[in-house]
Amino acid sequence: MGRRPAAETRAHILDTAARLFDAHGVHAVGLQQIIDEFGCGKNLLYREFPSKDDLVVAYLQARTREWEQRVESAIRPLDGDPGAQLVAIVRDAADKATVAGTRGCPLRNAFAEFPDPDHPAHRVAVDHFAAVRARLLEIAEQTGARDPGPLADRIMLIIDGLYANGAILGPNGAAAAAVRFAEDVVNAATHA
Amino acid sequence: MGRRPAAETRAHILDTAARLFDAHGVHAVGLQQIIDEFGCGKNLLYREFPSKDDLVVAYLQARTREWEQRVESAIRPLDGDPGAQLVAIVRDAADKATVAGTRGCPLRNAFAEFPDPDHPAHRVAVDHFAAVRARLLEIAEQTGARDPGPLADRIMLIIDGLYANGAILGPNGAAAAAVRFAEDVVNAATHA
DNA sequence: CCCAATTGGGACCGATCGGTCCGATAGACT
DNA sequence: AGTCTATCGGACCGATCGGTCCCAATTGGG
Repeated sequence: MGRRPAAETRAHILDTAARLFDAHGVHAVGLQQIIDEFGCGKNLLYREFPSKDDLVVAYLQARTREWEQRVESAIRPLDGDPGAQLVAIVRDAADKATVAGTRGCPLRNAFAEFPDPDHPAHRVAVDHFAAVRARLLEIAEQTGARDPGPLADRIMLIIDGLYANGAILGPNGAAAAAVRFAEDVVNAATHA
Repeated sequence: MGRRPAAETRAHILDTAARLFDAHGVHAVGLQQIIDEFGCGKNLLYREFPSKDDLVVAYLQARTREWEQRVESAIRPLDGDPGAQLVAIVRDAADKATVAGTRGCPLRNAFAEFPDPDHPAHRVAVDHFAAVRARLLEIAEQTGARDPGPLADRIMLIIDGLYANGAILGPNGAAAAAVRFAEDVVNAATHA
């Protein structure tokens, strides 16, 4: 058989796997399924990712990076207005978390699918949430709110609730109230 | 071997299984492990629960009932003060969701562990969240708030965020802000 | 044009797990 | 005491899955 443009092979495999993991969960997707979907031999996949765990970790790290990029893209136009930035982050999450068929935050799902705290996938998930919280705190501090800690935590609760609820009850569930909620939270914290 | 007090056998098996499921996740716990822990033969377990799915569904239904009972117990002393009732529900959830080693809401975890929408465990989880939302709406309506729908949804976002975040970041995570958050939300909605 | 490197595809292996079945044993009841 | 019944415990089966290995085919380079 022919050759592949090797440079992009790894990324393409990861894309395929990520799509399947998002749609059906990590445990529910077998390596054979990824191979069939991608149309390669087993050799190729195992060359790029020596084990399924490696693939899963790469998938989760990609989703973490994606989250960070989405956040930074969402807040960049609002530089200088940290309150609006917090709302924008919630809005972005709301858009993403209520798409039909979404299963919620991949990192949070990985936390549930890999209960062993020593599993690398579990660790990636934990690290992700710690990082998100730290980032929200940075922004909250810029608002000049008297108590930026609780402000950041409130926004984070909304986001986490958004993903949990949006995946289950969809756009007409509790997630529908999230953006307006975040606006009120930011206003209350900054105009007090 | 002897006989067991047959009437309670089913409940005891379910207790044992539920404890293991909570601690390690459904997929991570094998039936053999439940049997070993309970100290019975395979026959007995399969007589009470013909398949693992039956056991899992019974486990989740028990957790749903448990949630309902906890809610009703928490709000009964506050009859006539629906605003305080909403806060009490959040407080109860906060206590439960931040216990060390907790893996979060069992229903939400089941949603992640059983991605197939047709799986009975998945359905139990979806039904649970719809029921919780409906109950919160009932209470929110009694507050006399101008807009009880968003109030209920805001409380639900806090609760869902609480479970998601509490399991991962623990009692010092964003969950720490939840009760105070709920109080402010209720106050803002009812004094407007 | 030919060689070599790469790859697709499948056979294969071992482990795990859900589920079935059966023999052995221990209590309960008469 | 003896029988009957429920239970224990394990052998066993089939399916699935992660992972290894190998062969044949194809394509790019010399």
